[in-house]
Amino acid sequence: MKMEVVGTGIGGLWDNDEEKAMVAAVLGTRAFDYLISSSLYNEHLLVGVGSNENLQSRLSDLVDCPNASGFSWNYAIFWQISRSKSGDLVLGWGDGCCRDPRDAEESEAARIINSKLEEDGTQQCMRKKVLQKLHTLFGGLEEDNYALQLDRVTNTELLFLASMYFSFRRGEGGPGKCFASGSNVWLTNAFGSAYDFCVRSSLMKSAGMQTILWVPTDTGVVELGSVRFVPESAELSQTIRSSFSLNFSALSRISEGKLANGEATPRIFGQDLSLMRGSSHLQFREKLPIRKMEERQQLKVVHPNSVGFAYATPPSNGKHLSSWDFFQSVKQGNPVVGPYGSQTHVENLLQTANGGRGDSWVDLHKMQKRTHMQIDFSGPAARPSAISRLPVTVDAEQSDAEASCKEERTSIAGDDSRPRKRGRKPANGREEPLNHVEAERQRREKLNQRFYALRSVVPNISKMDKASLLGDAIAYINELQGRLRTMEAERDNYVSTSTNSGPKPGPEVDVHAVGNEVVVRVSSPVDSHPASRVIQALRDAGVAVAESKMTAANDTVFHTFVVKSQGDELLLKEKLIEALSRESSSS
Amino acid sequence: MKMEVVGTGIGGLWDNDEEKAMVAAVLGTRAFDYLISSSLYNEHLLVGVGSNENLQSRLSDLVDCPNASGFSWNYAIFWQISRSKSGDLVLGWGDGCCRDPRDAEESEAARIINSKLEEDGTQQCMRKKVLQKLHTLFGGLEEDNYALQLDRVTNTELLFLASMYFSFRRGEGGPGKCFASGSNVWLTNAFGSAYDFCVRSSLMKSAGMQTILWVPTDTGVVELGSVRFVPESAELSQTIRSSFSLNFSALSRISEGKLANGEATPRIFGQDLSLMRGSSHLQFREKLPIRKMEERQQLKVVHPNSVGFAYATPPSNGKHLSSWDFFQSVKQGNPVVGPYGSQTHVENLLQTANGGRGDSWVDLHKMQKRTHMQIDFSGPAARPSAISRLPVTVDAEQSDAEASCKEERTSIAGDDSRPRKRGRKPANGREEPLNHVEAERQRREKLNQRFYALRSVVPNISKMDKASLLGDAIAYINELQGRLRTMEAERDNYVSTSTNSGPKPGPEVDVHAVGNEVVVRVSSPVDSHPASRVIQALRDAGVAVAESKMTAANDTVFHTFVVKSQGDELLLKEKLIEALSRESSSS
DNA sequence: AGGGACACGTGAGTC
DNA sequence: TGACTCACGTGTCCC
Repeated sequence: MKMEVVGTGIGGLWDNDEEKAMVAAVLGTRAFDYLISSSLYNEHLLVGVGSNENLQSRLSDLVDCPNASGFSWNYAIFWQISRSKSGDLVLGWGDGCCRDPRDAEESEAARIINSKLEEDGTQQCMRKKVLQKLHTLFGGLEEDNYALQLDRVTNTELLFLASMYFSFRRGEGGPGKCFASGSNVWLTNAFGSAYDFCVRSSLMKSAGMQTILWVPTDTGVVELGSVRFVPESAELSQTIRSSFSLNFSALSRISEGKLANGEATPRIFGQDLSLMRGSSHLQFREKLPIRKMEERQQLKVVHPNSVGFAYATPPSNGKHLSSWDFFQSVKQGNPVVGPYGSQTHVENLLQTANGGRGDSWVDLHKMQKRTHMQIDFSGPAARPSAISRLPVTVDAEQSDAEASCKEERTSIAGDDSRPRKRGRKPANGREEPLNHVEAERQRREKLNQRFYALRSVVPNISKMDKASLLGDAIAYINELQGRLRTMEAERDNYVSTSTNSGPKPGPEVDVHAVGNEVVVRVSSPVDSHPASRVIQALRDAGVAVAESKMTAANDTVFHTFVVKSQGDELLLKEKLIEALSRESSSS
Repeated sequence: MKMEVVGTGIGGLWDNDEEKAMVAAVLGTRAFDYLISSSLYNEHLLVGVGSNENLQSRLSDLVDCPNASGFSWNYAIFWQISRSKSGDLVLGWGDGCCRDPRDAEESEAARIINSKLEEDGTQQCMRKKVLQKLHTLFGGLEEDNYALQLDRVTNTELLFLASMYFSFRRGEGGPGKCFASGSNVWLTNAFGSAYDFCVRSSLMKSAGMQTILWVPTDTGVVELGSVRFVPESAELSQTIRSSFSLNFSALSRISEGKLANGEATPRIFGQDLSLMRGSSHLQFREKLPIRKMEERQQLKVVHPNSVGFAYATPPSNGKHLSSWDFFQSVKQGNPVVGPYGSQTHVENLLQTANGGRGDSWVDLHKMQKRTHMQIDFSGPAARPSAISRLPVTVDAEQSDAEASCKEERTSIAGDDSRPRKRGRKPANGREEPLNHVEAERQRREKLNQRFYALRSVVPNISKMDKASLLGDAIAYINELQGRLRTMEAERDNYVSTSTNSGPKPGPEVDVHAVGNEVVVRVSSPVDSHPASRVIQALRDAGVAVAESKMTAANDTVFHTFVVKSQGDELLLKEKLIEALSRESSSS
């Protein structure tokens, strides 16, 4: 089970369920579920890293430079396509840019919500903690954690910063759907019926986004968001599409190229670390316009996963390290392994008591309700002997989330660089029975993570229990299979009846010999005729066709209609053109 | 959880895992899996029962009456479409007919396999036992069990008889795929690459079927099988299709009609018992041509589920009955409940010690290997106190399957009709702790059944453990979702570009004013032009078109091509017709 | 030997 | 209150 730890994605890397609950609360359950599940299956992703100045500037333009009517987007993200090892295309964070809405922009309601929520210190605290947790989980370096460099995280920034950790396969989420369909997606009133469209809907809603636009390009998807209502404009989409297409030269090189150390390349959440190690990272840090406390204007970010620690592909003599130590040291701002190439044996890391309570996702939901009532002291420190844990009722003067958040804060505030603790776990007591218990715990945890992930991909869960979930999943799979087959059948029918191959749907042909001539007569439904628009337009214009000719060149058929004019032929022309354009736009 | 017992389909109604293993071994794992899972989701099926003499005779013809070249099918099944309560269409057993292959028919290889396997008494024994189990599970009456009336069950008969218990939703199995696609499916060399096509492949293979043909009709699907290689013939398919379509008057009546006692109607595996109770059943039993021991010629069967006992929809004062008693009495040839309308409280039935060992499907597979080595005495009788069971190694002189089969046989051989035991279970000892244990057992069992079912709908299971299964399921769902979205997008693109709505792909229009005339000129690719065939044909014929006119009626466009003939205009006509037909057949 | 996977009984929480 | 779900530690089997 060489890659088993990687195989559980980020699911196994949690200190406890409160932490999970907090992340879920801040990101929204769906987004959280998605992160968990996608981290499971978007592994081994080769990311084309080529950071492109041009790209950044074009994104900035969309956000910074208002157009003629004073409008500019609140954030812009480029989701860059790349190919995973398994051959799937995955859209990952490419580049981005965001700014907080100006007062004038936001609707009254949105502003009230924002201000109310943002006043809450707990919320701010949680956001930072969550962003940091994500940053850590997905392998970021401590000094790259933008969240910590902000005094506060606004809703827009939360959406933006959290988005960095998402990636989408074909059809997944807004970007994935957009890219799969190949067409623009313009989401206004994003939180009515279309609320399900993207997993980050909840974040978008919180950020007050009224309009989201996804535009597919040849190398990815541009996502734009605004707190304003922006009416759909094919023109604008087209401009964006063309301005972002065919401009990346670095991408193809990287996604085509084979890595020398292919298999053993350390990855974090699938991101190839070796690719980020070099110029990209530095370049990125140089150009990153970190927003200062005062001038909160705008935030531009390229790659989030700018290297942290390496894991997976454990060597046989890997160092052992408890996950508690691990997180502890990371929290203190030190990457666990020094040189980028070195690898840590993390299998045992997770097999030691990591304090993962291992509650189910049901419990996770409960936890959110319970969080102000009880604290489960089953944290890593309290868990070494791991016999039985009692939930302890506290005064609820402050929530546990806030508590741990404060603790967090202080440990960050003190700029610490004392040597991290390393080495074996203290081998508490007998090892064999405890090991078994622990292994079993881990097995259950893994299973629960899978259940959790499953829950996130199956819609319409009838009941919250595992059996029902499985049942729903099975039913859903059957439904999908059926739909797929139906569609395939439909498509096959459609293709076989309506393509050039095979007889045309309508046309009938008959041949007569009349005198010394042979007359061939073709009749076809007007609908499918190439000249149908013209025919309809001529009818609409109520003109008489004097003559209609048809000639065939090599591979083109020309129809010529000559219309006699009784008066002003230029007027007639205009009339016809108008009728034609009406035809083409209305149909 | 009123319907929970029904909710577990037939999954909960097993004596022990050896029984399951045996059924799986006889039917093939896939078929078994499918039965388990489909019984979960094909519930509440309203079956149109109208048994049709005409149908039976037409099926018989296909099997009994050799055509000019001496060929006839080895079996014919009509899968009848009906609508489940939830609105899904389901293909269930409608009618059928089969005969064993004549010696001359079967290939040498197939005959060797058959004779070798059929010599084995154990196999025969297992087959009967399995068929009887299925018959019981799906609610058949004892006296309707055809298997018991045969001296031996041949491979063909096994396929045929087992098929009775299958039903297919859109896209499921051979019939479901055929019906969903709306086109004939002709499977020759059915067990090479196309082996996966139907869940009953294994049975078909065992029966030596070289060719399977599915033909969709308007009310279902005709399935035909032959041990011979039958080359594909569109003609034959067409004959069958038309001969089986539009001939059922009873069906629509039944599937439309509402039942008076709708909700409370007892069903077995979804089959409405009240519908089978009356004429259908009698009629069926009268006309059933049971094959005698000597004259093994042919076997015709209409509805398998001809009423047995009623369960589900438990009334609050229902009688309690242990499942052991239950199976015991059924085995002795007595239906559990007398009057059809009466209902049995089966919730408790399954909560009492039923001896369901509750191993997972993994263990089930192991069991198959282990079966000659060990016997698990965890059967119902041995389980009352249920503390711990040890597998006991035996001499393996005979397998447990064979053993239980023999036991079975004797209990059947004695023509028994002594009054069945009824009433409460002897309330063994304390109830509360045991109840809890039992409930938990059942919960696990249910979960495992779900896992088992899940396994049967997810292809490409990487590893056999639960976590991997879940992972694969999630990946599979994502894949399906992606594919579906891709196809939808494709279809949308296709529709929007190739249908009347939206601009035509090729045509370009321009308008000029010339003198006092306005000329409209349309150019379009010849490929998509309705007259392309004619244009091409005229080119091929190398003739000069003297005149081509186009007129548009209401919704039809006429093209008229006048070709001048230099000599024999009839010859020219023939030439053109020939060119036209070549065009249409080649393209 | 030793880790992985599983079923089991049990205590506990929830509605 | 009972019906039900869950997590846990344990014993066992198999690689």
